[in-house]
Amino acid sequence: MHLEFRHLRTIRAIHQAGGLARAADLLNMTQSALSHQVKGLEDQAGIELFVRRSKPLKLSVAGLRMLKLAERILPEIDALEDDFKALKSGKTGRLHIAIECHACFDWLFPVLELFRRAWPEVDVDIRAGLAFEALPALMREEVDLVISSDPVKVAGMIFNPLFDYHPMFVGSASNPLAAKDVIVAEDFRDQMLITYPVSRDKLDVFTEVLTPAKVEPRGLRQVELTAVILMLVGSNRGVSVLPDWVLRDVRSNADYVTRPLGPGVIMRRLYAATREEDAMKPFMAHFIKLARSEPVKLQRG
Amino acid sequence: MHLEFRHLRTIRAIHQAGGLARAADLLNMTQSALSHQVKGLEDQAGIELFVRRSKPLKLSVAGLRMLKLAERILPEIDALEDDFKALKSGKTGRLHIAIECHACFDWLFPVLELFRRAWPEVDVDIRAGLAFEALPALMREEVDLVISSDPVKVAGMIFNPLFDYHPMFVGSASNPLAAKDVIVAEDFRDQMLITYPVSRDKLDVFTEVLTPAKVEPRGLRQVELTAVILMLVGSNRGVSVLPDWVLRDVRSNADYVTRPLGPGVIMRRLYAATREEDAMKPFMAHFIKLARSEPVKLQRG
DNA sequence: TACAAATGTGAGACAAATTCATAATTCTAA
DNA sequence: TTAGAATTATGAATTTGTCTCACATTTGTA
Repeated sequence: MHLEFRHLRTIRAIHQAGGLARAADLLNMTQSALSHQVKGLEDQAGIELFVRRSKPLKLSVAGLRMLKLAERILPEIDALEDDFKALKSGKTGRLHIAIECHACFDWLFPVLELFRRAWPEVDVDIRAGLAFEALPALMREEVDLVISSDPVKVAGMIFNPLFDYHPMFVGSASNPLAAKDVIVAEDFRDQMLITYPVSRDKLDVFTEVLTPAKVEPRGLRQVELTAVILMLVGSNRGVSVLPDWVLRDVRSNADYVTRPLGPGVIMRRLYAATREEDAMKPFMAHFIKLARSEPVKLQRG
Repeated sequence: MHLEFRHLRTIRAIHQAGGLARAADLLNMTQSALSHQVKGLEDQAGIELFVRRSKPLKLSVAGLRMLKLAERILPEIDALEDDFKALKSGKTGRLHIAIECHACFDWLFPVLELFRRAWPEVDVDIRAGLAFEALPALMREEVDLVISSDPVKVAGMIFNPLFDYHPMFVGSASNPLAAKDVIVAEDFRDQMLITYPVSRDKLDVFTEVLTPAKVEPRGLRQVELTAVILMLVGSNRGVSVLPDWVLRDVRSNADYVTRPLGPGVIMRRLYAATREEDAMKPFMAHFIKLARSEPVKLQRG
């Protein structure tokens, strides 16, 4: 059966208008065209859709069944078009975020929570799983925004700066390093270093401190959760380097010491990478604005 | 936006097959045709439905929205076709009944109840309102079956005999006519006659007794409900003539007397009129079978 | 970089839907 | 009952749109 939307519209129009001729007007076509169409449809369906004994054409049982379908389906088409309009105007869309920095969960959640309230129609998600190759995923539209601290010049991609942070040393108060004011590469030589389970070029300790100084720590341990890292550090099972915003709560805790890395001041900048086309979408701009201001507020308390 | 079912099928196939070329196979068309179609669809929608940066073509956000629609709508089309097949094979359908004889409610309800259980898919209804012109309504497919006791030879219409019945006189036990064994036309001259509110040619008392004898009763009263007629008769406010099956309960009631009409035995036959095309439909045949046997059983108790 | 795999494009063939003109019904009211 | 109005049906010509074929272009991969 070769059904088309045209046929559903026809059925509905004939029912509404109470006849074929009037329906033709509704649909902006000639009465003849409708007559042909109805005939063709009935031939296809192999069943009479109309009662022809009476003069203003009337729906048969089968026709009524089809009318029901039409009345269920046609509004859905209109809804689709509305959705597309909303998509085009940027009122709605998708914001799937990939994070390269594991610790970003901490400020991202509150930001997303705020965002969700302002843009309930936007489909938000965080994809931690494919943290490895986030930028290609962004290009393929598998995600829509990547949080990264390594801006790359790629055509079609924009890196919007968010905020700066300091990678900070954190250790147990009973650790000998607690005596120092600034921690340098050499200090790690005798330490067990705890990091997130990602490659070295994604870890500030290595890119900013250890790799340039060609220093290798005594041992390495990879742990997924920030809370667990802090627990291990607290019981002096190792030391770690974490962004300052993560250490907000730890600073006022006597079990821990936090120290800047040295010798010079080390500062890093986070970026939100988006596709060029998306960058000007209203909801995207709003998200970036929130991601700029909210984490700073959080850090202040 | 000029959406067609074809497009929904395409979207679904491309998603399933994970690419345009494979989808073309699924749909039995060339890859080229699909490419043209997708381009046309995107032009119409004014929005990208696919991500083209990656090579096996992939759905975009808008495309996913459309996929959802496709997955909701396409099964409904299949369901429609199934329904049409069932309609054609007569498993389902409509059985709207018009009754010319008012008292037929009494046996029709139990029959319909039985029928409904056997053919739950058939849409049943009784139309009492248009009792006047039932046969034309049957021709126009406004109803599908007419209960009548006046068979007429009309092309395209079949009168299936159901069962015979006797119109019976019913009066109060305190009515003088209770003394007679058989009631004849003359006996009505002094009586208030209670009938259903329909024309005389649809009432057995008139067609079979009074009109041939040119007798007019003392008075006439039209009442809609059988129970009310019996109530009035019971309190001797009038007499009536009803089919024997209606008087089943009354016979054993000392307040009433029931008598045959005379002088000869008067017998009438009920028919179920259907359109020729419908007569052989399984559910129709079944209904007629029930309407033949069940009322007889009911009458026996 | 070269080769394979996938998608895009243009022209012509073909099918299907529409229109125009007109015929054939059915309805309605005198 | 019948004329005239209203409604639907039909045939031929035209238009519209979709498909295929052949080839170009792009993207992925070893």
